[in-house]
Amino acid sequence: MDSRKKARLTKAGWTTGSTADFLNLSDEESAYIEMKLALSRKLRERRMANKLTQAELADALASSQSRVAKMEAGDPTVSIDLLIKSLLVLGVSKKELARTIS
Amino acid sequence: MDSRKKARLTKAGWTTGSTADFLNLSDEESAYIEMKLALSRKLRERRMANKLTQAELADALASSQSRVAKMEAGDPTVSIDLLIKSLLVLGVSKKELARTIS
DNA sequence: AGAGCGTATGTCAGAAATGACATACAATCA
DNA sequence: TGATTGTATGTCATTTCTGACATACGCTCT
Repeated sequence: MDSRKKARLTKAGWTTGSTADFLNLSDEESAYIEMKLALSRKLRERRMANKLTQAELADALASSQSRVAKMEAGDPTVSIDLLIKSLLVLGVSKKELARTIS
Repeated sequence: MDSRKKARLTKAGWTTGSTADFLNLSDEESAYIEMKLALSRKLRERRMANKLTQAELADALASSQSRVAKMEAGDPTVSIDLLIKSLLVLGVSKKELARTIS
């Protein structure tokens, strides 16, 4: 598995075609990573729409600027839990979350 | 916040009306808990549809029977990450996950 | 009654995620 | 140029989650 390393490689732009194929990710692993990245993008989108800096959002979340940066970067050390909690604080509804991940 | 205690109380059936109201949960907290419980129910539903025992599912997940039981019980120590990963292993699609949480 | 099966619950050592900090990078000013 | 602002990235101590184990509960048999 070693999905951490895989994610790092993926992030580093080490593929031209399908990352899933190249890294031999299972369907479940692919789906999981796709969901996480979709949530990451949504977070950045929402933060910017609200005209917040990462530091300001971090305050609202009782977190830190560096963690917000990692959330938006899809860092492997960030859980879906944290992404969801953050999006909820930003006022995203369950319905919109659902739309985001599907 | 102390959402652990709140979740335990909720589980213990300590309300007749709205649990959110009674426990002074914020909208975000309510939404988060609702999503978790929806995923819990879906997990049990899928496991049973596949005619698996908790122990058998635990094997498929490289987890343990007790953790599966906790997942299905909506235990506060279970993350949404774990629920999602488990559902994906059970063959649930992103689309169905989305439908579940919304 | 006792045996077997599936599930629930408490505990805990080890693993993973988190906030915080330092620091580097990039862009935009004056 | 240097200063400021926002973001990225690495590290680390603490917190939280996880699998494993023990054990209890409920049910269905014989």
